[in-house]
Amino acid sequence: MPPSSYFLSPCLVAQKVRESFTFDFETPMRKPCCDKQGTNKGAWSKQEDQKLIDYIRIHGEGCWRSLPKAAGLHRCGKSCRLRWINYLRPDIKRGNFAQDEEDLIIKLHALLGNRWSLIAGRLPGRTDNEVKNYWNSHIKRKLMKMGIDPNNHKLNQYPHHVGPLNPTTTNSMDVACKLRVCSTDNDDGVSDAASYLEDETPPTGISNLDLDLTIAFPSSPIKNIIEESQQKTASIVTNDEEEQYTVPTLLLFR
DNA sequence: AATACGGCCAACCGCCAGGAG
DNA sequence: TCTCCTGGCGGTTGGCCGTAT
Repeated sequence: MPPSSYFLSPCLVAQKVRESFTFDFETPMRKPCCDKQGTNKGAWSKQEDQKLIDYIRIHGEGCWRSLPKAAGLHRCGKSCRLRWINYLRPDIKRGNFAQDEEDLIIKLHALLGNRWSLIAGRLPGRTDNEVKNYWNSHIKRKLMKMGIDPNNHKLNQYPHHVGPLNPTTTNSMDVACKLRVCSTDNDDGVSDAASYLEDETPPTGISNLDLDLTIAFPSSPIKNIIEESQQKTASIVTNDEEEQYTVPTLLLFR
């Protein structure tokens, strides 16, 4: 199957024409971010790492395009940036994710979707790439096993190992409800979705949730996004004839 | 011991947004 | 206002490694 870039929308064609007068449909759509000839690809060697570290230690981050030449690296600027951000930065936390980190990722993903950089921004020392990989390799599977659709955080009708749920119960478990389940104050945090599934008893009073909708975010951009997300969720929920309840709020940060 | 398979993760690719000129 | 350049982002790939057969 040809890459999707072979199917060009009119505006992309226009862009392509601007970019290159030698455009034809056999060549890749875009100019590479840098001159690929003479640049290394693949895994970084220790020497390359050291050069990058040394350079950034002296000159600081930024000017990624000119950095490789200045640092004596045969890499493209993007590659240098990625290597630094995802691996070489001194404040990077390596190793397994703690349970609370995992819980936080799930909660944030429920609110933000695949905005990995924003999610990673809430996890000190973690990179977006790391969070994304962890989500795809661990959490996604875990949620699926629990019968939760990792894309929308809703319960599937027939979870893999728990057995079929009462359809009415399942329908009532929309995003907001699950967020409530996930945001209970006990130590298990999000994992409580599992315990909820296991006892097959929906939390009583779902239709009458009385929860305070406040989220404490230290930085404003993410706050705006969360607020947006909440408004959307609220409108969805209140449009549901059967589910007229107040949208609960995650108290993510205290 | 050899091969197949699956998971993990670093790295790449291409698109997009924003700033500069 | 338009165009170009750059950095940032999310999706995807490919290689390595451990485990199963």
